[in-house]
Amino acid sequence: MRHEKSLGAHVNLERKSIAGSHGQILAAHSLARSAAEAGIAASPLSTLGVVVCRGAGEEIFGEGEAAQHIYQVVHGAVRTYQILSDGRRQVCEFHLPGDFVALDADGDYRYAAEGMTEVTLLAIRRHGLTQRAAADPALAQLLWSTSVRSLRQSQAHASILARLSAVERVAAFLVNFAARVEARGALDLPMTRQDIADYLGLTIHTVSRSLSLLQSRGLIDARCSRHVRLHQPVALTQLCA
Amino acid sequence: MRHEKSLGAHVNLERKSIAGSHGQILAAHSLARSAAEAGIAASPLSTLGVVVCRGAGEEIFGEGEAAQHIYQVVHGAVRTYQILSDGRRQVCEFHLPGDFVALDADGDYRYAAEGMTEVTLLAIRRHGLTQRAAADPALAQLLWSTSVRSLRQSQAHASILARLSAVERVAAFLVNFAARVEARGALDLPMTRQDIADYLGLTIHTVSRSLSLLQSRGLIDARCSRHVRLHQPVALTQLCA
DNA sequence: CGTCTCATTGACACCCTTCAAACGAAGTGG
DNA sequence: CCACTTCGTTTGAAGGGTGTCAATGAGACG
Repeated sequence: MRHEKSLGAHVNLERKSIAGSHGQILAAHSLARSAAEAGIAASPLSTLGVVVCRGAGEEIFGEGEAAQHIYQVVHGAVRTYQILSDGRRQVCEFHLPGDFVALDADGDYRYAAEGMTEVTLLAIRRHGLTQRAAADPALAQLLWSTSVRSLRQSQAHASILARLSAVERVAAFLVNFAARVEARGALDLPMTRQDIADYLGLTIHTVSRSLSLLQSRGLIDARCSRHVRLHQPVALTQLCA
Repeated sequence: MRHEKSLGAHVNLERKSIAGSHGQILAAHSLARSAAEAGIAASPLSTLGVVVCRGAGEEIFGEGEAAQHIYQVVHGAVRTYQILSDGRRQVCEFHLPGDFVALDADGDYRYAAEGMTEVTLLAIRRHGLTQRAAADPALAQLLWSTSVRSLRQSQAHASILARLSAVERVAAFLVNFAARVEARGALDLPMTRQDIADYLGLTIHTVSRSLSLLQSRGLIDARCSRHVRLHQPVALTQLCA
């Protein structure tokens, strides 16, 4: 029934010779400086975490590993994904600066995470976080409201997957991503067409065709594959309402 | 996983005693007695809520309404759904006894809820809940972990919608629902084919055809539309792994 | 028996996947 | 400087799965 040909997964582990601190966990006291520089000193979590860096395509954690940390993206972009039994990849979510990764972890990670660009993260010990939340209602409520935001994002994702056509899914993705990076006109996409396809439940071919169609209608300009300009955001939004 | 799964028999008694109160919110002091009789006094939420009853197909709350309450299903089954711009319905989730409804509410309800059967719920004031959570870390953590469970359910839903064929989606639905009601063999479905279709992003026709196909393969027995028997649960699970 | 609702089944059209090929950019080596 | 490779992307052609349209079947109820 399922043709095993199109493996969405492109496991690229060849990104080597990453300069300096990439891939290393820095000491907590060095975080203080980094966090301040990154403008996240105000976060109630910054004192619980350590800064880690990963290169583009480098794994942050693997599916099934013991979930010792949750992460907050500081710089760059992260994708979380699962590899299905037939070898295909399902991208669960794209994570941008400020977003949490694996906040829902419980025991083992249920998906893998890797950088789409060079990425800086705050790695927070899950055990310490729950302990602190048990004594700090404000923190516990922050964790609750953050999880609820993830839940709403996931529900919106499910609704898109359930009901929209390919062109509408791509439009929805563009509109949603533009809103998240707070960019009205020009978008710099950290993800490949394959990432988008695996996120939207489509093939790379259909994503490409849909973008071409949107461009032919004058709704977008996607001449550079990683740079998309939204010409008619209102019309795009109406497409996927 | 399931909360208060042992209260079924008690709640049956309770339903009789308040049978004349369908559609009405009972006074809080009457709840105290009702909750105690129903055996849910141990819940940290029971003292915050009042019992409400709704008939099959009756609205619990509407999309866009001010979200004053969150709910916990005591008895019966609830569907939450959105009506899309083209008039189609997207079922967000089916809620069974113990499940919370609209725990993610923030301002206005983002979806509507109605009973699929006659249903008894605990209606908990959102304002009071958040106030209490601010002073009670254990409650805040309960809310967090409950939201995380909903998040995982939603992510699994999205994964099904993104990657599985019609037959696989139906199989996944049956397996998942069987696990939730802890029934290995025979399932009593509270939902119609249309509900299933709107949950799985399919049409009622495709759902019906898929069930017929599963039956022709000997995996299930679906002669009564609301009563399905899973003959080969392992094979069903493998279908949608 | 008639009506209503829900469910099943068939025929056909269409959208998306699959298979296949080609393009462009970046990197490598001759 | 130019072949040649590699990777990501785009595009074309054909096939299959699911939606649409239509008709029929099955219970529930008056």
